[in-house]
Amino acid sequence: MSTYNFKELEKKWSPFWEELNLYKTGDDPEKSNFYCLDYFPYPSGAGLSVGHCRNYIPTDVICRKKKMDGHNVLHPMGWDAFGQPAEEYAIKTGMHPAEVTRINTENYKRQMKLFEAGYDWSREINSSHPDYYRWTQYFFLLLFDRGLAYQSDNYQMYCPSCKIVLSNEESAGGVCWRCNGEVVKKKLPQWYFKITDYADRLLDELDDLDWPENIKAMQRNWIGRSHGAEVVFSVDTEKNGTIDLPVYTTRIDTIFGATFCVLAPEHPELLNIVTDQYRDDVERYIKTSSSKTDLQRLVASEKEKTGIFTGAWAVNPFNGEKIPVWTADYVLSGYGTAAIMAVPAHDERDHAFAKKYGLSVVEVVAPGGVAQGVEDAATVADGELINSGQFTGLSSVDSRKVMADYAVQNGFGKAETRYRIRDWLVSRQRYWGAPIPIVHCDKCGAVPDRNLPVVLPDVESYEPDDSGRSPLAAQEAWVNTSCPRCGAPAKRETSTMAGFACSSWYFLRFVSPHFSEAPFDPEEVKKWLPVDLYVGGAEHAVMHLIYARFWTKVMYDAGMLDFTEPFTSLKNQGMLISYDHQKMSKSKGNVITPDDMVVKYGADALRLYIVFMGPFEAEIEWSEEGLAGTYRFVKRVWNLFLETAEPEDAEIDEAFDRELRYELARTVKKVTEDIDGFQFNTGVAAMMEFLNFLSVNRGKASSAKGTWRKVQKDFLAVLAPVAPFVSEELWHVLGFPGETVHTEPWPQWSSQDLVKNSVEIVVQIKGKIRDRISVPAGASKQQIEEIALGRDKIKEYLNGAVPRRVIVVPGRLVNIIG
RNA sequence: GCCGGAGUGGCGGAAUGGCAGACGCGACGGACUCAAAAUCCGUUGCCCUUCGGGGUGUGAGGGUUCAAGUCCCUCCUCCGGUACCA
Repeated sequence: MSTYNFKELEKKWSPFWEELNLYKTGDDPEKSNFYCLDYFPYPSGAGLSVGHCRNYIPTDVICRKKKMDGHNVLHPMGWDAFGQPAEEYAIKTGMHPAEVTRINTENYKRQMKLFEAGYDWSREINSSHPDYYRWTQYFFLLLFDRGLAYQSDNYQMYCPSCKIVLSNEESAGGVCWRCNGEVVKKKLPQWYFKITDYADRLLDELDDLDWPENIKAMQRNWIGRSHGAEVVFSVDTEKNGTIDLPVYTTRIDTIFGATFCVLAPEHPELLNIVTDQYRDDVERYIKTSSSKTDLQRLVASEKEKTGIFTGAWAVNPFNGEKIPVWTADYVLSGYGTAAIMAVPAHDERDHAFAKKYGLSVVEVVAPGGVAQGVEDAATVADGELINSGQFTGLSSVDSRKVMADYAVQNGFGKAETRYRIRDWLVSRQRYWGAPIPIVHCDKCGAVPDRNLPVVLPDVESYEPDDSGRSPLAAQEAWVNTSCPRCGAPAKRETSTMAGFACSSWYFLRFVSPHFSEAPFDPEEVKKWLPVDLYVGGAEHAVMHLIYARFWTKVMYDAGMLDFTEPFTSLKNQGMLISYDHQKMSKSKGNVITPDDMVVKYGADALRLYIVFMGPFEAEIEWSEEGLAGTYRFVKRVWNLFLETAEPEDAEIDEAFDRELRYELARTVKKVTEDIDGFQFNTGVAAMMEFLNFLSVNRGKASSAKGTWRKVQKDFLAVLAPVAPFVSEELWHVLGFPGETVHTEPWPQWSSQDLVKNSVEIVVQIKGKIRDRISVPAGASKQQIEEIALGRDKIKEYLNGAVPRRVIVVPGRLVNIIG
């Protein structure tokens, strides 16, 4: 009997499967289609760690099983290849980013093959290739043509350390998503996609998706729809007449408690309403707050809010009262109207501000009809309106509608829905991205260049400068062109698109990666999309996943697709923590690579361990001892199967044969359900349990010869998706039919085999286990009760007492209540 | 603060309201060996035990139920996200 040698098996079967085209996408019209997709990886120079395996191995297992189940499977892989690290490397070394990318993608591919992730490499795509990005540019123009792409020179989030502008999503929390550094505001002309037009649909259509709740919650949070009202306060100014000051509020019911107004320091009317007496102070305040980053502002004002009176007074349209107008940086410029009515009695922030500056507090909502007193703290709860003129006595909830209607009737306000989400800033002043296909013409303005692709030219220097100019701006021969509309001399747009544009449609490209007439072949899209199963980490909840949903809806509106959601079912793998209890990272030097582990334990053991270590979604700490455990399992399978390969002829032991069939059926059922349900850990545990059973009973193999052989066959088949090498080798050694186990039909279990003659159940007295009895499988409740009460042990415990009640759960237990 | 998720042996973790701790790791004991590794067999929640067994136990406290890790209420801790969004 030969010893288990994973290196030999890997050397033998990997090329065999490649020769066989095992991973080629199926196209049998009789079969149903299954599209499984991994997140589009950015090929980093660091290569893959075992952490990445928690993404790629489970999807590979699912796909192998789906194939054996009789599906056509599409499981492609490609590269989100535009992006900063390659560019940074290029800046440092002068090597072309395309070359950097080529080296990195080859390494990724090599590593994926190490653990035998079965991708259809004939469909490999690369977002930095002109054949791909011409279609990214095409979608830019689709958005442009539909009025969903526009230029604006507002304040942007800018990361000084990455020297790059960021979208709102990429700078959540005031820090750069890539380097975690603090972002600053910078005024630069940029291109935006109007994702806010789709806010309602992005929010409402989340409900039916089979996605993790936390991801859906994050998106809902991010979109942040709020229903409220806009109310116009008016200000008589010294020199500029009467200025209307609309404020946004979700609590119009508290408007009789508004005792002052606050404008953001960036409010466009601020300098028009300020009185001469306060002008210097206000200008100084604006300067101070604009010198702070958002993060600094937040941290500072959490301790203590600051602000300054403008000298102006605004009229509350509901009661005609004049209230002072202040400016303070706790009011944000980017949300609502950048102006608020402050109700210190019923808003904590306004309360803190009013207390600091001695502004008055008027209580107008009484929860449960009882005024709570608002000197020390604001009352946020709803209740009955007091001190509110004609609205006094209404409930605060009802009055929101009533008072908004009143404002409409009197022409000073309206109901209004606002969103937290902002438009998607998509342009980057960087070299390594898809050029935005726009030409700027003095006469015609921004004109689409439909002669795609607009090819990224070669440059000498990849370095962006601090002025926010793209390296492309220096390429005069490229920049200077003629206007596609009027032919006059014109200049190309020199920004490129953020990488998230490329990944917003890549899932469509995979169905027809070489199609040259359009971004995708509509027939193939009909066959495969939407994606049945999408797997990746949770970090893209409000970036990639929201952008891709947005583009899909735009394509739907343009009549290109007949579905509105790209990813039917989404799963997030848990993080893998290194042995030092920290995230794996190159800088910490704690990265464990699949390369090392495959050399030491083989691909099968690594694959088994990755899915066995714990629940798929859970964060788990790496343990090489654990991997050694699955290695032992593979070896035990190897040894046992070879040892019992050809049992001698012997008399059949009916009882054992039956038991063996039962254990087989139980295992096949469990593994089938667990793989389908993404419960790989318990599925592997079931195989281990079964192996333990077989191992204990190996001596009886010959007394159940036929069944034993069926056990071997089915066991190898259900093991194959997780441990493809050892199962393939044993499949052939044991002489099972077919070219490869991986195209064999998935084993079925017989429910007949799961029926037992007798079952052991426990007998409890008042919930405590006192005895175990064996009863016929079909026994009635009454029969079971009789058997239980007839037991000596039970009689002893009852000591002649007549049970008050006996609960019988067939197949489980008897509970006697004394 | 708000939203989402989770608290079970020494560790990773299992348990349609029905025998808590499957499976694996680690540890301990034994076999094999000159020895070690590998392998195999056994033990392994905690406490008590006359070795038959008995008690106790799933973050804390209540509740529902014949029966609760699982359902309900209150609270605590941890992880992830988000945070002057008016």
